[in-house]
Formats: sequence, C-alpha cells, structure tokens
Amino acid sequence: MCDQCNYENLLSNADLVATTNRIQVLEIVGNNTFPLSAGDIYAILERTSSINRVTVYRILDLLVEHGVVDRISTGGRAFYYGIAPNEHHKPHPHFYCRICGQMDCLSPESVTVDIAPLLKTYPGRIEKVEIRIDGICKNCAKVGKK
Amino acid sequence: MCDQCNYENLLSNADLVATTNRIQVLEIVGNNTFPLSAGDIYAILERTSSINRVTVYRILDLLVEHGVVDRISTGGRAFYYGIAPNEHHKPHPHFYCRICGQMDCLSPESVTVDIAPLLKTYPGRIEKVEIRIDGICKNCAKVGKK
DNA sequence: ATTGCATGTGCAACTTAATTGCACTTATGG
DNA sequence: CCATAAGTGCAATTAAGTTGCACATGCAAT
Ligand SMILES: [Mn+2]
Ligand SMILES: [Mn+2]
Ligand SMILES: [Zn+2]
Ligand SMILES: [Zn+2]
Repeated sequence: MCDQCNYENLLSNADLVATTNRIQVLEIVGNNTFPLSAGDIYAILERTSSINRVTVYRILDLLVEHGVVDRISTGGRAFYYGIAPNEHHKPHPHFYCRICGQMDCLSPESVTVDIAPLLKTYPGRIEKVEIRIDGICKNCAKVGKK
Repeated sequence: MCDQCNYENLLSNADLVATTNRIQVLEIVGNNTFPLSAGDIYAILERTSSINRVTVYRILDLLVEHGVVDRISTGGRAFYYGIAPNEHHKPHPHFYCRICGQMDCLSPESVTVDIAPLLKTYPGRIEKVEIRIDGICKNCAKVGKK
C-alpha cells in the first residue's frame, strides 16, 4: 500500500491531524469507486459510529480545503465527494444519472480536454476544471424510465 | 432580429404558450450576457412585475424541460440559467467565481473537448456535457481576497 | 351566453442540503 | 496540573427549491 493510499498519511501530508472521525470519513470516500454525497457518507458512518452529521460536513469542507478530497457538482442539488486528483489518481470526468442520482467515475481517456487557449487569455485565477456528463445510467435506461 | 432572438417565437417553437410571465423570464435570461440564478432572475423581475417566486421556478423548470433554457451547475449551491445552445448560440464552457458567485460565459473556442471515446463505450444515455472552470474572477483577484 | 375543462399563477407550508453559534470534550505544551 | 487550541456535538437557522391546493384565465363544446 503506497503512501497515497494510506489515509492517515494522506491526512498528515495535508497538515491535518488524523482523528478517528477524519480517517473514517476519508476511508469511506477513498474506498468507494464512485463519488458519494455528504448524506451518503453520513448514512454509512452512522451505522457503526456515533459521529454527528455536522461533523461530517465540517470534515468534508476541511478535506476539500486541504486538497485531499474533491467536491464535485452534479445535475442535482447535493455535492458529491471523491478523492482529489493526485499522482495516483488522474483527474477524470464524471457521469451523473438524473434518475437515480448515481455518479460514475469515467476514465481519464474517455474525454479529452484542452484548456490551453483559456489559460492564455483568462484574466482571473483558474483553480479547477470540472467535466460532467449528465444523462441516464445503464440501469435506469434498462428500467425504461424515460 | 432573427427567429431565435425573438423570445415569443422561441417559446412557441418550443410548444409553449407565450404568457407574459414566460416572456419576461426568458427575456431576462436571454438579454443577459452571463447566466443568472433563479434568485437573481426573481430579484430583477419583482422590481417591475408582481410575479411570484414559485412561478419563476416553475417557468425555469419548464423552459429547461423544453430545451429553451440551460440549467448550469456551479461550484456553489444554486443553479444558474442561460439560453440553451442552439444554432445561434454554440455550447460553451462557463467560469464560476467562488468568491462573488459571478458566472462568465467563455468562448466555445477557449476549451476544446472530444467525447468521442466516451460515446463509443458508455452504456447509458448521454444527454449533456457540462464544462465548468472554477476559480477567482478578475475583479475578486484584484481585491486580493485569496 | 353558459358550462366545463385545461392551463397558468399565487400563496402558504414544507423539504432538503448545508451552515452557524455555542457549549462541551479532548489533546498538547508548559 | 493548568491553559489553550483543536475537535466535536447539538439545536437552531438558512438558502434554495418543491409541493399542495385554491383561484384565475382562456377557450371550446353545448
Ligand atoms: Mn471520480
Ligand atoms: Mn453561457
Ligand atoms: Zn441511474
Ligand atoms: Zn468574483
């Protein structure tokens, strides 16, 4: 297991004390193969822990602020969270199903982007490029809900 | 003024009765050079009209559903709305300032995207590709808020 | 003209996701 | 041990959007 996959290291590398709550939140985000909402994360945690809902929000904010976790917008009302891009985890687009709310990670190669022209001309500070595909996932398409 | 720039035509072409309220909402969205939130749109409208807040939300939903208006997600909590892509209005990315919440339309050429590989392999239905750049706009960068 | 119906709108109440204020707890250095 | 800061819990609040239901308006069939 590499340094980047050890959640305690990920936290301390980001100048964050590795508290039990933080580790647990980060484990859920990191072990999941697709991004989850704060509500999803809390629902999973509360089965085994007595962590407070607000603490989950605060930890997620903190992890986003320190670049450990990525806050991903959806076609819906809640944010989703996934491990932030790093050397072991290339930036990649996501697919959001407008029926079931499930978010998929797409391979970095599935969509190619070039923001060079923007970088040359944009007068503000660019911090993040988010690419999201919206539609209906395989499962929901099968069920035939249009 | 072309057909696509006449808002009453835009509505009837989308099989929507051109009521005063719908025209007014569409005018605000269409005449603006950058996307606005439902709250922004309502704030502008209520100065001169007695339209209800809920009606604004319902009209925006309807316009999105009929492909007249585009619902754009941000790095923040509210959706923004702009004229949907059409032959006079190419799809383009947006910039969202995390400080002031202002959203800019970027030129279609500023970012190039190729989703061909995804289209070949993705098993669900793809309805929309959204590209959003987050960061700090020129004005807010100047003020020096980090 | 009167009725019936569908569409459009207004208003109050509600929901969801997230945030805030403040108190309590835990960890750490002196 | 104490002082302080960091971390957490809980209740209340907010922001954005949604829902239910009543009223209004337009139009077609009688
Ligand atoms: Mn991902
Ligand atoms: Mn635009
Ligand atoms: Zn789905
Ligand atoms: Zn700004």
